[in-house]
Amino acid sequence: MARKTGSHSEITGPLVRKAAQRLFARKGFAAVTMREIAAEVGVQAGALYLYTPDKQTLLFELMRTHMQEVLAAWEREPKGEGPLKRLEAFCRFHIRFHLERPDDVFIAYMELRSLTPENFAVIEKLRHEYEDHLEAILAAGQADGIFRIPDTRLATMAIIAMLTGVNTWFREGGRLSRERVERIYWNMVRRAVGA
Amino acid sequence: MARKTGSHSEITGPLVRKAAQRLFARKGFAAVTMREIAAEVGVQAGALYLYTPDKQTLLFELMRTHMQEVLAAWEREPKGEGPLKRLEAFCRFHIRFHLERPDDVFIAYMELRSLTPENFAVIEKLRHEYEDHLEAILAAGQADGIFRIPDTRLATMAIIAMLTGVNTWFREGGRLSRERVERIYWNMVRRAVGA
DNA sequence: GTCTATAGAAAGATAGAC
DNA sequence: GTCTATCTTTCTATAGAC
Repeated sequence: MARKTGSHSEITGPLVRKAAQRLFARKGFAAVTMREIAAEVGVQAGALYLYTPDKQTLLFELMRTHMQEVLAAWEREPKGEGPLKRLEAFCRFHIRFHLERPDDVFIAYMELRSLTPENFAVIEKLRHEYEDHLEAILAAGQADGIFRIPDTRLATMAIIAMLTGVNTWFREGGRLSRERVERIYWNMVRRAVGA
Repeated sequence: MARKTGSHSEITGPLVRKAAQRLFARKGFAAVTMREIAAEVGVQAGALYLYTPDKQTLLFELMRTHMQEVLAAWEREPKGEGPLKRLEAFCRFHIRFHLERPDDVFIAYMELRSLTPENFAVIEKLRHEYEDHLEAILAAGQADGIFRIPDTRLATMAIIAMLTGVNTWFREGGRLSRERVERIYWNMVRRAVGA
């Protein structure tokens, strides 16, 4: 409870969050100490409490910001007409957005269990909201007879798991370009839903 | 360096590993204390060091055992003739085996970063070995003209991510039976590889 | 806004009694 | 083989100087 957000520096605050993000993604929330974060920023451990009430809130704010950004970015995304175009837009968007933020994604998927129950409920709701966007596309395509999907919820989870999996192996400047990866995954998804 | 494996109790040792497995899966390696593990087993913290030299080795042995069991179980699995039958066997095997060991799977996928570099190298090699079994099936099917896969390595990673994702949402006794889940996923994979 | 200093709790691991 | 007791280190978070 050292401070309220926004009442201090506009420079060090973001640096603290950036350092925490990098370290949480690399070593896991529980394995990172406040001293490590402070050292990365170049301040003393005690100074961190000017920018966050505690370690838990630091994690929670990182995850909440990430989920809100995903949702906002998908809202802004050009989606085209009809379920097929929208599904392609979703697949490409998901891969592109997630590859641009590997640390955020890692934290969002790995540190759910590090959240307090109250904070977990907030993040889980946002995540569900995002999944529902995909499920709505699949349901619309199924209703139109464009897709052949036995279970839209299961297909939603399967597709998201597949797309998010890109982050575990993709390396910028590697064998495949981001555009080529997007296209191959989109083709697999398109065939998987029977389109 | 408290002991060598097998030189003490045959009862408490497995109980320690089982308790560690449960707690590591639930809270993450770094967040679990030796005292918690001891309490779960019903012994004092110091007694754990009769069954493992340290906490890191406890994690490593859990992961190594799991990976070796996956590989051994796939060797024993009836696979049928030809790439299509083998791919179906792999998909069903992967889902079934992983759903039977949710804690092991969670640890194997989440705690790679908690391993020392030496231990990580061992586990990574075993994991790669398993992925190669799937890639070999895909490559054979591609060579036979049965599958249409632009990149077998990418398809391998995509399929494994999709199949393993079942563990994040499947609940025994839920809306869908394990057999039905296996069949739906297999159909998605079959279509995704263009068979 | 950042520092030093430290309180207070808890961690991993070990020693030695029984 | 398990206990109690403890060493040593490290942690989160706070207090108060500047």
